[in-house]
Amino acid sequence: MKPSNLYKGSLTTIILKLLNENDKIYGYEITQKVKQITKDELQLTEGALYPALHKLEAQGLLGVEVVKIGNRVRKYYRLTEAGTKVTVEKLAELESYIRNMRALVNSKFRDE
Amino acid sequence: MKPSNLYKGSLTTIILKLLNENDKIYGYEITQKVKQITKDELQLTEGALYPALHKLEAQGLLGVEVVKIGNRVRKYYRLTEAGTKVTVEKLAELESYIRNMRALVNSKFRDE
DNA sequence: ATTTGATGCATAAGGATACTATGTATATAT
DNA sequence: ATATATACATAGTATCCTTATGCATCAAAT
Repeated sequence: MKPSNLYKGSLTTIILKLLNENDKIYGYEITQKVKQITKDELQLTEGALYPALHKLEAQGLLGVEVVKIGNRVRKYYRLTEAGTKVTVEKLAELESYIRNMRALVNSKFRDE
Repeated sequence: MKPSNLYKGSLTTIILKLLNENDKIYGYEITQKVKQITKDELQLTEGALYPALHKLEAQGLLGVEVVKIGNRVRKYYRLTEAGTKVTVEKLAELESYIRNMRALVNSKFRDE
């Protein structure tokens, strides 16, 4: 995730929401979807993504299924029940964050 | 900053914007304004705020003026010219962030 | 009179998060 | 043959914030 450091702390929310939309998804697919949806403005780095997936799995929010595609391995992730619950919370937190930041920043920009 | 870790990375934007609105402002005042504007949903911690102010000052984005109020000291901060420029950038980054996160999260939540 | 809470600054230790760099390997297009 | 895309992974580093602590003034309550 390059551009601004506002994205710090958002990765879990992004992953969970994409999983809520997609039943199952694998790591590389996440990077591509994010690129596409944000029109290249946000590019996940693998060094952030894979550890984040492992952590969510360790927390019991995701389940994994390893699939062989030809000779290559893919790890498909799914939301667990607990994962769905946390997804709801994370989305609410995002709405709250946006509301608060808008309130803080809303008044017109002063040029002078 | 307690609730969600989405706020990680937002502190600079908040400070700069409040300074853009207020000519001059001091640290404690920032904590109070943020509490008030967000209705207690966001509480800046001093351990984050003061180092952030010092950093912005070191970067030449803020100027300081020490004022004695009775026997107490207040440090008023103002935006420098460079600070105003960065404020514009940070606000644009926030809008971009919100736009991208909305795009990522926008589709209806799937219950099943 | 004194204690509590608010005002006001500051820093050190540590945790959480993400980035950079690197490594491995397969598949596809030129 | 070589570059690019696909696909996973981890170690080292940087950044940002939290928690904890410290000092000091002032107003209000008991």
